[in-house]
Amino acid sequence: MRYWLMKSEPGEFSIDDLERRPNRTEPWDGVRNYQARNMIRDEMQPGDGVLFYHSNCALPGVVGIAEVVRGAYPDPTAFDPGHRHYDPKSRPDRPTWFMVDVRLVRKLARTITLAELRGRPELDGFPLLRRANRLSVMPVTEAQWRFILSLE
DNA sequence: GCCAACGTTGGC
DNA sequence: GCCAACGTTGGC
Repeated sequence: MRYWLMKSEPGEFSIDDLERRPNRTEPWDGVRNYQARNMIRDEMQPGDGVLFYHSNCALPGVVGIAEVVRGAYPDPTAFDPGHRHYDPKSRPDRPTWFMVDVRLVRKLARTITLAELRGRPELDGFPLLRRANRLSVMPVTEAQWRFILSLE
């Protein structure tokens, strides 16, 4: 089992939105970055842990714990010409983009902010803290996972 | 294959 | 709203 961090803009889809979904579960569609796609398609497995992160907002940080409940399958929004994430190079017989389903485990008692994660030696090399990191999905080591959650 | 232009991300 | 960084696109 592995650990991941997944970003979402709370104005688009927040931890509270996830909590309100049936089964507190949501298909993680719309990823259109190859590096993130490869992790989703090739590495994410049901049971993997997910840190749910709010980005591009007033208080960026980790706000909840989720888990992967369904492994990679084609992202149907890529096939829909009317959809904002439509991509004509992805076709049902040869999909380019994939997604997993993610279920909320629990919200954190408070936001563990990006600001407080910065500068921690325990998180040296963590992709989130690298300059201008734009990956919306990234791996988290078990030690990083434990450390981040210990701050709660 | 190069690389400039452009669009997007995301912290601040 | 600003802007740095980065990925993608497309002309050549």
